[in-house]
This record gives sequence, structure tokens and C-alpha cells, in this order.
Amino acid sequence: MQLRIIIIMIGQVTKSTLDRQVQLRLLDHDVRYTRGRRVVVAALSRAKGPLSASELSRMIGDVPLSSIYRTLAVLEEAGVVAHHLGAKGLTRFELAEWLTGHHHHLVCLDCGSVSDVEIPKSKEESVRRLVSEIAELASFDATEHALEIEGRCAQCA
Amino acid sequence: MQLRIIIIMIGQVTKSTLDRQVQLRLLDHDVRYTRGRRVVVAALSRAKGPLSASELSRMIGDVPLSSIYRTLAVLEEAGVVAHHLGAKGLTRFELAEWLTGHHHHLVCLDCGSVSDVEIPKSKEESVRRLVSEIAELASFDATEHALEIEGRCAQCA
DNA sequence: TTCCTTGCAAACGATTTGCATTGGA
DNA sequence: TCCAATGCAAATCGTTTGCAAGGAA
Repeated sequence: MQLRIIIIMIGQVTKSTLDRQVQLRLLDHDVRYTRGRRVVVAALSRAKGPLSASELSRMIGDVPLSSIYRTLAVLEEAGVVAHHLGAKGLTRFELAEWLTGHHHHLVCLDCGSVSDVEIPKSKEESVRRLVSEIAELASFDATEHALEIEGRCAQCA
Repeated sequence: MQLRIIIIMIGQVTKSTLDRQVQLRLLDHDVRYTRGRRVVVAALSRAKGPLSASELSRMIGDVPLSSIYRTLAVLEEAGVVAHHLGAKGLTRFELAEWLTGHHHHLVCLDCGSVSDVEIPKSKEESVRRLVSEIAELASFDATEHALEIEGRCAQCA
């Protein structure tokens, strides 16, 4: 019995911070952090940009698309992932910014890939200021912003 | 016969600048500026933000969706309209920026509406500078950028 | 047992396409 | 006349949902 407890503790210790954060968040939402959900979170955390459902499916193999969509819906409901609509009518998913930090996207108009970029704090601050000024002028209650940079990625160029 | 010529000339004179620009552009692409295409361009120019195909259809009535999509594809191919993907999986279309000027979008997360905002030249200049700095760091060949501001529009608030 | 979760297949909705018809130069 | 443009219906494709089976507490 004691041995079992020790093993569990080791498991907890080895578990990444991200995994623990997600687990707690899901607990709050009364949903289980199942194997399938862990796999999706892990895949998203490995990615260097947002992924579509089919990219995820290809990446983790042998999981029906419908399950992936359901998993993503649950994770999004719990605030663990966010989605945005990208090239070619595909919805792309990524971990929420409270897990990964605020960032923007480089969108390749050739191959459709999207990759994350962080920008320096000072720059981000000026973007934020600009956004709130614009929003104020339009009586718009701004909660988020996204700066998408479109062009040709290094590979396609 | 002379009368007819005069009428045509009056038609040309009254034609808006935008219409003439579009016409020339379509000529360059060997496609006709037909009634259906004029109607779509007119509807887009009246809108205060990008429209989805079904919104367009509702707006101009009695034109099959497939024709609207085809018209939009032709116009986009010719560089007259641009599309971007918005809330609820809808593709929204608007006149290209060389016709309407550069602008950004206010996206309402409640009702899904999108409206255009122009930002002051000086601000736009700083965004542009920021974009090129980021792109350079990532060896990315940036040709466009879009600053989307998300939140709640005046009506939904 | 009792729910939550998953797989499978059918359903959906936006967009696209094939084909025959229409219409403008 | 002749080819682009259009209408209509069927096909596609990403995504969602109903329902029965699997699994953990």
C-alpha cells in the first residue's frame, strides 16, 4: 500500500507543469483527463503552431476524427484550447494562451501553414495600447486581439 | 444612332470610379463585367464590413448561391475581392484593399459580425514597422498583415 | 451500477462542380 | 455564331450528432 502511494507520488512529480495545470482545469469542469485527451494536449504542446483536426489525427493516429473533435470541444469548453479559422476553411486548434503565453501568427499564403511568434514585451505593449485606442473610438469592448502576418514562409520562399 | 452613342457616353460618365476600376481590372483578366458581377461588387461596396456568401445572397436576392460563389471566385482571381475566414465557419468577402484602402477588423464574438476600422496613418506606420521586424526575425517574407480586434460590439454590449 | 467517454455511421451545412441552357460580343 | 456565364442539382468536405458499446469510480 505504501509502495503504491509512493509510485503515485513519483508520477505526480514527473508530470509536467502543463499537464498538471490542464488536469486541475478539467477537474474544475467536472470532466476527466482521459488518455485520449492527454494525447491531444501532448500533441498540441509539441506543435509549433495551431493544428487542424485532421493534422492532429494524422499526428496521433488511429483516433476517429469525431473523437478528436469532441475532445477539442471539451478542452475548449474548459478553456484549455482555443481555435481560430485558417487557410482553406480549416479550423486550427492550439493550447490557450494562459498555458503557452500570448503570441501571434505567421500565415504562409503558399502552403497554408501557420506558426507562432512571440513578440517583445515592449512591442506587445504598443500593440495593446493601439488596440484599446481603436476599440474606444468604435465603442467596441475589446477582449482579445490577433496580429496575423501573411506572406511566404522560409520553406516556400 | 447618334443618340444611342450619346446615351452610352452618359452611362460611362456617371459610372463610379470604383466601377471603372473594377471593369478595367476584369478586362485585364479576360472576364466580362456582367450584370451579376456588378450587383455583387455594388453590394460589397455598400457593406460596412465583409459579407458571407449567404448574406450577399440575401442582400441581392434571387441569385443562386452557386453563382454567387462563382462570381466571388472570379472577382477574387482578378484581385477585386479578398476573402477571410470568420466566426462560425463562414467565409466573408470584401473588396480588395487597393479599392477600399487598408483597414482592420472588429470581430464581435457574440453575434459574429465583422466591421471595418481604419486606423490613423501614424499608428498604421508603427504596426507596419513592427510587422517587418517580426517577419525579419523569422525569415518570413511578409506581404500582408491583419490586426483583428475581438470582443463585443456596441449592439451586443 | 452509474455516468462519462468513445467509436461508428449517418446527418449537416457551407462550398464546389458537372452539365445543359442562356446571353453577350 | 461562339464562348463565357448562369441556373440547377448532385457531389464534396469539414464538422456535428445519435446511439450503442466500453470504462472508470
